[in-house]
Amino acid sequence: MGFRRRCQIVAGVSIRRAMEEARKALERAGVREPRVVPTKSLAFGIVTSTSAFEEAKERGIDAMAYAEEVAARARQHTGPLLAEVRAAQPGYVNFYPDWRRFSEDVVRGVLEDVRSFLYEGLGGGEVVVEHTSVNPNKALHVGHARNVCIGDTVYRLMSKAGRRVTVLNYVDDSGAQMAELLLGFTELGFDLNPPPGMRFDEYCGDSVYVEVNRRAKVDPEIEAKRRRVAKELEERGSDAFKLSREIALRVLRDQLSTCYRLGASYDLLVRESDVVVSGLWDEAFSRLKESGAVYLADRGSKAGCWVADLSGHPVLSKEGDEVLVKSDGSTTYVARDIGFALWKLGESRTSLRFSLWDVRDGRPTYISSEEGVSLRPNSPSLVITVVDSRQRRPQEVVRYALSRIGVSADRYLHYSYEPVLLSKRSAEMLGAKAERSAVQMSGREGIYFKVEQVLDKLVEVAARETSSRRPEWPSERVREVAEAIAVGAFRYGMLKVDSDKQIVFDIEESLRLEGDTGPYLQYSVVRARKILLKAEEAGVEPSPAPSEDLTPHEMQLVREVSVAPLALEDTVKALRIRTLVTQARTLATVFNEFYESCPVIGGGPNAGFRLSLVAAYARVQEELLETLGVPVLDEL
RNA sequence: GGGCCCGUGGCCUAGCCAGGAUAAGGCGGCGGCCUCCUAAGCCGCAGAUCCCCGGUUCGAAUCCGGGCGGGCCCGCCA
Repeated sequence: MGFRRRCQIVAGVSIRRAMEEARKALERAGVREPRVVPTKSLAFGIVTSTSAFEEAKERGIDAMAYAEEVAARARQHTGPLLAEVRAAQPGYVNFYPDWRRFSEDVVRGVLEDVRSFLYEGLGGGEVVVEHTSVNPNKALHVGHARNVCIGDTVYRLMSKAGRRVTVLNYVDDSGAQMAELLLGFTELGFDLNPPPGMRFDEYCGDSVYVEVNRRAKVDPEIEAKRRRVAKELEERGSDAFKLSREIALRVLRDQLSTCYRLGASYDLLVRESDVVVSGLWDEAFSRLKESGAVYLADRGSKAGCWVADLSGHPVLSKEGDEVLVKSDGSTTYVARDIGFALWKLGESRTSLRFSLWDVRDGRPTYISSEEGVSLRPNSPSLVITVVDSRQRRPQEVVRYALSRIGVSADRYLHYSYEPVLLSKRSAEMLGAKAERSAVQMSGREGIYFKVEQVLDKLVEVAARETSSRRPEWPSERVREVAEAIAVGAFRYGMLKVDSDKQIVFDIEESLRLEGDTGPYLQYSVVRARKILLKAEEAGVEPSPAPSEDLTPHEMQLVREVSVAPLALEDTVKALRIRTLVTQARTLATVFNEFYESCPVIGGGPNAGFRLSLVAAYARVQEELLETLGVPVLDEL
């Protein structure tokens, strides 16, 4: 467990307190730089140290004998949470807790204030996170969903940790893809309104866009027309421009309804067509020129272009300099991103204007526009851009350019993740010929699973399960619960795989609701909540203090709850969502094991303690699930 | 050619960054557990050259070097 190593930074309760006790005891026992970590098995106590071993080695003395010595001395110096210190081969010093005191400390800590139990010391500062950023010409597919789930989880995480977070969605409404979509309406005669019952974003992506690309393959004139439309789009007052803005807004509205369904939320929607005319690039450009970071190429393949000088970069220099302004005077994507990065960092004098888009649950969302209030992040300590790993190079170019104009680039973070592929089986269901075990999705070819489509299927499966278990429930209730299960299963599936690993999406597999899935975690909370309810009816009095010695399952659950803050610390500091997922999953497993063997109602002398422990579990797990965006339910 | 990422039982995934005590979980397979707080759960069995070769170390899935295999990036596209 990686996060076991780095713990003593934040003082706090439960495991950290025990670790601190152990550390001090070792120090007083003569260990110079004691390092202490949670054990991975309770057989070795609650915390352990290899410091005595390492020190003995340095001094060339017998390690085990020294560990015994240290353990004997440390035993005199432990605080209230630790009861016993023992040496173990080949030189560990293990600390065993006073389980009754330790458990009480943990349970009280959680029940008093779960937020500070989990997030103490992790707050402060302002964060900007950009995610989603899907071209407004199609409905979201499962690949986009990974971005949304990661980005939204980062937002939730940072907010809970006490940071002020601004969420951005960059809407690229002025690129080639927009021109292609537009062609479908202006040249191929597609109606501006979809057939009845079809969403506009799906209509654009599934019908219009795919058809334009199909036609382009057989009709060479399409390409010429596309170029003409693209050109016309650059003129802000043109009919093409106005139409594209309208279409983009309609698609965006539908896309966002999918994002909302997934639990995401946004503060600012930034349209590229507004960024282009904002003057952000001009400002960045002149600063780049001043600092000598760009030059006008006068020969070679890039003659006539303004190019970023990458010769000073250890890696990028090997791949040639980057074109920022094309020979026709228009900017490249990377150039616009440099300007935008400057704005996100609060380092630009230029602002963007915004007007109200909508208000959801009291939270307003603004969209960039020609008029409205000027907004700009206020020098955030961190700007996170969630975008897949294929953008690593351009993102690095942006960072480098920022550093060249004196903007510290360590505040600018690319949250990279590997893309979502389709399994062979699933790709073939969509009519793709799959030679390999996984294939890339393709908007042009129509090879993708849409988020809505997957969620709807999940709802269907979950509803079937739910109504068979709860035949007495009205269909409305079933539907509501099924929706929460679907979202939980989907988000968990997107988040449980580490970001530097590809996800191979298989539709059959994704409809599973058993095993290592979102519902597994949701179910464990449902069980806990039901116990709380029934125990109260049965008159069980909660008690954070155990009234007799703990059973192994109780210890295991206490231990897992106590360690959750360490997982949170790693998740926040290293932005490793995977750590959080693993912690939530382990916690649920340990709780389920406890559940099987430790009845609360009729649980004997320790019933009151068990009740409080269950409450503590529920509080912690609810927080973790909320952070992951997995809906928490009372029943299912 | 250069750069980045991945490689753990039949399949998928943790653990690797901060090296330690029996390599963890899921799917699939086999066998058990609902008069008892919801069995979307739990228990047991079978199944692993942690891609390979070297090195560092008392100790390597984990660190270093070199290979091999797979993916991605290196556009006057975004």
